[in-house]
Amino acid sequence: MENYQMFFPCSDGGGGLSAYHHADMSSGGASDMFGNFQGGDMEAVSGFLGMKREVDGGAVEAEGGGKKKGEKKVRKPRYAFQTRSQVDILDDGYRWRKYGQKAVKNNKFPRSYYRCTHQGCNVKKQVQRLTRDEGVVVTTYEGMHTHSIDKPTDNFEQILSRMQIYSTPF
DNA sequence: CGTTTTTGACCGGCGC
DNA sequence: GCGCCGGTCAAAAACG
Repeated sequence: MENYQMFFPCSDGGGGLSAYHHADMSSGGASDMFGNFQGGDMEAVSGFLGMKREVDGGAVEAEGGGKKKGEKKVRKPRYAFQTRSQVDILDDGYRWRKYGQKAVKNNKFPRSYYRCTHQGCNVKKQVQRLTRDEGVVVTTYEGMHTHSIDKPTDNFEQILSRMQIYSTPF
């Protein structure tokens, strides 16, 4: 369960990961932030292009109920992964249901919005492909899973291995 | 038959 | 106050 979540190298200074601060993605900043990434040469890492962590307070929005007073804006932790892959569908072991697809400025490819089909698990995920490199796919996870993986077998290592396989175009 | 994907419309926020 | 932008919902179709 949790070990899976822990799996994501979200540790501070995890190594090679850049922490990114974003004020508000509503103002079309999302595109900019991705653009910022592709602007530089970060292809140094094979497989994992990089990951950014965006945390404000670290308080996850609790859907059960209780609104916090005094909390202006609750920012959910978001984890963005950039991976070299020709396929958009990077199966991390969870079941996702696509609930939307929108085209993004600065990107000729549309962004897909997915949601965890598990009850009570409102984890969201969005997949976007860079215009510059179609081989680069950005997967952004929002929230944390409160349940175990639906897949019977598949250790994270297995998935990792698969990712590496995918990320070996040449 | 159940579930998921697809696509357009709708909504809220922000800018002007 | 209106228009734009981005995100989500919802109905029908597609798929197993």
